[in-house]
Amino acid sequence: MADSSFTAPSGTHDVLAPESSRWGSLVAHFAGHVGRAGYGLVISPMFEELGVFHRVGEGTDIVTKEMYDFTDKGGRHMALRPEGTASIVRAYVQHRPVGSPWKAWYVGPNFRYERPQAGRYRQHHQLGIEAMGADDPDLDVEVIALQADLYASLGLRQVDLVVNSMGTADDRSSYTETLGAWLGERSDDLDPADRPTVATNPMRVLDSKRAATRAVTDDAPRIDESLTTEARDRFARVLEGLDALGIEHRVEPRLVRGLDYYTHTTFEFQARALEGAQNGIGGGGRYDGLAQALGGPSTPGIGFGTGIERMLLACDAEGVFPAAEAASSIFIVDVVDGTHARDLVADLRRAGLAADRAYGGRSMKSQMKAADRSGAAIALIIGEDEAAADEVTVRDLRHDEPQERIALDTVIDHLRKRL
RNA sequence: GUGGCCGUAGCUCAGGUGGUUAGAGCGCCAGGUUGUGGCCCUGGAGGUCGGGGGUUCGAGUCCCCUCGGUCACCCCA
Repeated sequence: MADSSFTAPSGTHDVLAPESSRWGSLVAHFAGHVGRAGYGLVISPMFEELGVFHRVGEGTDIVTKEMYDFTDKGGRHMALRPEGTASIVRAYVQHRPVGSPWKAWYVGPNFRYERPQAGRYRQHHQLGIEAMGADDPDLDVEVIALQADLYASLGLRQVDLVVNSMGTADDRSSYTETLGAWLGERSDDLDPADRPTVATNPMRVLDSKRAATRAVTDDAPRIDESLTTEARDRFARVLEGLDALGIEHRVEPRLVRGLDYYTHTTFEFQARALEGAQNGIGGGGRYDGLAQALGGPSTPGIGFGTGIERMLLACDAEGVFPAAEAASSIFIVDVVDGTHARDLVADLRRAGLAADRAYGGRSMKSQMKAADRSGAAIALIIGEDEAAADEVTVRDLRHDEPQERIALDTVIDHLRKRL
């Protein structure tokens, strides 16, 4: 692009109508879906003190390499939020809302400084829910079921669910230690690019796609072998619940999610219809230690997040959830002087009808063309004859029916009967 | 952050080995039909060929730099 013109920043996108109407529909659909399950909207800031994010994911790329952080004019070190959960939990800790659990949903942008590619953006948008204050495994089942049913209700069929359990925070740290030691002994066999990760975040190595590393990690100790009996029983109860609800899933002990705060249940949904690497359309898990890490009381919590862009990409790939047509139903053509259109369009809109008109005093042919393109069902035509008689000509744009002339003051009643 | 590919009208793209005023389709505007859309026909508007530098008598075309897009890696929604 030329230096003299501006474009949206790299990795960001303008969403115009009609595509934007899909976003609106999706958010409204989501609000109804989780609203019926008791989740209420929470609106939280798009930026927080850096520490909110830093404290919850010190070993993750999302907070170590990819944050948009800045110092504000007051000298505070802030960051645009790279993920949704930390802000919600921070809000929970701050306000201590009632409810056991407290159920919240959110929608909004997340920011990550990464190299953009298909399905990956520097600003992307997520819908999600969080439920805090209950550690009942049935709540894990509810959250996963809500997410699975969300995709199904959009029409998505080619979606796989993988689940895993990280156990308690103790389970997780002892496993991390075991795995780190085990990998450390085999460091030379790993792909060189993965070797530094053994020290910083051993579990991430399990997620590597590199062949050499995979060959090693295929035989690595598994997390499910490190779980306490209680954690194992708990996970079994979750899996039993998924079975009972008919939610297909695959247990994947190597599933490692991008954030470090997860305990017990973690899960991820993958769209088979999306080619390439960016097929994760959403995921989540339990984070029983997060509230405490943010300075609050020890509080269990679980939630999921799902990417709007990736959901819509998956919908495109499967040919479901199309954009709704946002056509006005009535289009006014005034070839006299425009004042009739000016007044009539306002009257119709005040009466709650969807009405639009042509501008600029163009020819009848041109205005009729505009009426056609607008997708309106009915054109109201006002020429010299109609104006003189205080009438309008009603023309059906979708059916071949004779047009009729009616009195101006009966137009609204007439249209209400027809539409 | 690393690598591949690509930047010509609002959009999708043509423009052999450098050669007169840079083209098409779609879209837009108008006319054909002086009161009627869709189909058809005709015309018009719209481009510093991403930007800068270089080679050359001459660069959309060749070279260098740069910016942007895209795809993949890393990572993730």
